[in-house]
Amino acid sequence: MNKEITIYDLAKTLNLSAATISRALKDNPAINKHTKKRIVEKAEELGYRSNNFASNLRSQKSYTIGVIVHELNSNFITSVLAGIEKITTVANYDLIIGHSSELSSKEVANANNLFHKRVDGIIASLAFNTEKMDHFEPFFERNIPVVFFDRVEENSKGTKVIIDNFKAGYEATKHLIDQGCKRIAHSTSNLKRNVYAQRYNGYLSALRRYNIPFDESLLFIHDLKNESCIAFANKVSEMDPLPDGIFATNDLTAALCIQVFKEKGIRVPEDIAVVGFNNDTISIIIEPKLTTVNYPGMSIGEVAATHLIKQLQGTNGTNDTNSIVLKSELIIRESSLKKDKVQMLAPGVK
Amino acid sequence: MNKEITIYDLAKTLNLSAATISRALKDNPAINKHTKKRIVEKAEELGYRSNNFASNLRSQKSYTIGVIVHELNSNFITSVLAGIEKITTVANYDLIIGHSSELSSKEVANANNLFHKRVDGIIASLAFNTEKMDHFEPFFERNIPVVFFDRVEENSKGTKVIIDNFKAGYEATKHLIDQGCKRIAHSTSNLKRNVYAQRYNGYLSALRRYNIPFDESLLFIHDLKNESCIAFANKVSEMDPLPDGIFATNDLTAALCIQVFKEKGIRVPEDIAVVGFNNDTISIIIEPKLTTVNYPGMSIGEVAATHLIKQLQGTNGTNDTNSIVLKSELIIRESSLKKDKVQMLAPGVK
DNA sequence: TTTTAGATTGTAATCGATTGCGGAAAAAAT
DNA sequence: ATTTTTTCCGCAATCGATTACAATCTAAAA
Repeated sequence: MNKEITIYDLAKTLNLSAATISRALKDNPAINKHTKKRIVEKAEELGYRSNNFASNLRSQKSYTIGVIVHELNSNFITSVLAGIEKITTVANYDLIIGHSSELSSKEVANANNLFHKRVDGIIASLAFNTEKMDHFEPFFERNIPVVFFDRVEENSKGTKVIIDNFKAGYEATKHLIDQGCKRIAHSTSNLKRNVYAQRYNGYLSALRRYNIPFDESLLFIHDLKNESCIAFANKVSEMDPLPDGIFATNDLTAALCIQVFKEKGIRVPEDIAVVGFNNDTISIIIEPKLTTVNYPGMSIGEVAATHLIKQLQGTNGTNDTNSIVLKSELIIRESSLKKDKVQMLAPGVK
Repeated sequence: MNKEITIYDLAKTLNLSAATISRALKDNPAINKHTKKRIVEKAEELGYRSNNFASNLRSQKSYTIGVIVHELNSNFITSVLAGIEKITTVANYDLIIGHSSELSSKEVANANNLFHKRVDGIIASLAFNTEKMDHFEPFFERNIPVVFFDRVEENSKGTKVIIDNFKAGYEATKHLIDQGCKRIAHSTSNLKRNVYAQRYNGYLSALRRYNIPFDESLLFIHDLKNESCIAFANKVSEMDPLPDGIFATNDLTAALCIQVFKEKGIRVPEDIAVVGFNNDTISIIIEPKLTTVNYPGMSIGEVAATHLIKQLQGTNGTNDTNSIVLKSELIIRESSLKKDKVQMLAPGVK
């Protein structure tokens, strides 16, 4: 029971050559239907399992795709993974998932490891503080396709699957302005990271459009960790005058703000309206429910994987696609609806 | 640039044999220090990367561990994964993570795939509705170690890393009783699944101990999906008389209950005290903050991985360990503290 | 100086699956 | 009946790393 069955064993038992066995198991048309059946049945009977190592060694392919994400614990990321998986499964590719815990150093280690494992392609979202893209060079050099999503480096090689963060930031801010907000704080992170930079630019642009001067004291940059979010919330709640709106670059920040504000007797949305980003689970757990930007994770994963596999299969004529932009949308909930504007809430929106 | 460097290329360039190259790169003591240095440097220079497929084919090991989880989107699971990763990384094992989306069928597919990939070992938590363990048989047969955690099948082969769910359930219930609750509802899931069964038994046992008769109408079994949780909450809120306490088998159920109750004007904890399970992020986002059972994910992951690797390295004398039980603890927060008992809250507990 | 133990390196087989090329047999065409 | 095609299958090389065994060389021991 311990000995593995190989095609040679099958060959011997069936009085055929290993070549025939191999072809039969790959459903090669050169093999007689009847022979094929005998082989498949015997393989089944003896519990044969093909040896991937041998096969990959020969074919120089791994049929594996590497995925690098910054974290696993968000709705957004798990949706993306689900989307990727959906596509890769039918195409018969396996997945190796690495997460960088937001550390550039771990991202590099992951990339090296995947390279060493000889994945056929990579799907990645950059870590918080990744600046240099050297660790992707080996893939580029060898024409191993790389698709980035969410956190990308705008002018790097590889395809990028993203949303229009500028537009999303603009609309979130505009929504707050529509609610009558005049002093809108923006909580964000490392502005070198495309997503944050673009949302910030959208914020600025909306302010400008509606003639609200940008007040630097209302811009807060931190690392998005729990403590930093809470520190941010505390700082805001001690400002005088208070901001009347907050556009946070993720839902956790927004939710923690709401909590802190409530503890301090600051009303949301009456005193401060709050808008988040991502549409994570907490956005409907927090009270009041959070207005946020829906980030279509599943679609992003599907698109990224589809694109990658097309490249692998060479179905992709010229690989000239640089970036693919998906739609996102503002989801309006109670946290941003100033009471005297409630009638604005579209019917049917909870 | 496209051609991969092999040990033969190195051998030729350095006028040595492939055997020497191979040994040098594995730091074999039989090779002269100076030669070793030359080889390593040349390998670096030419960008050599060893071919895992060839190496694994020869050594019949994959240095890869397969992980099967039911979902990715919970604090608990991601902590476990982090714990596993911490251990496997230093031991130089790679990870392939598969998730079953709570479907037994996908769990089977994952197991087959990992088997086919020839992982050296498996760490798994069973899907919601997994009953038969046949898909793990191939591993057992070949003495490929399998370690289960969280959701396990009590009398299957393989090591199990778990917490004392009975005790946790007992203490959660006892806590509610201590708060003066007499009608304690229990929201749980598939009682064939060990974790739910044991928590339920703990619940029953606590009731019995304090002479509270078990009321079947207070037991609710559902699939833990959002809608089911909300349906449960609605059902409870329409009961007459209301329960005065709820012990939910996960935090999401508890949090959604609190939401529904608040919307209906039922006060938590005054009217109904609520206790969850897992200590997920939402437990501190929800208002009032949720009393829950801390499930030490990181430790569980570490222990499971450590145990597995010991088996792989044969360090594990007799492999007679059947199950390893880790400590869990009740974390008391506002959602269960009846106001007239507030003094019971230990100092320092937020 | 000869022998011998020790240090280094090489030879060649092996791990399984794949595939270009060629050959035998069977079927079809002449 | 002979030639041409098809159909079906086998031979043997190959992918790259590993390792038992042998070979060579050096330095120490006799």
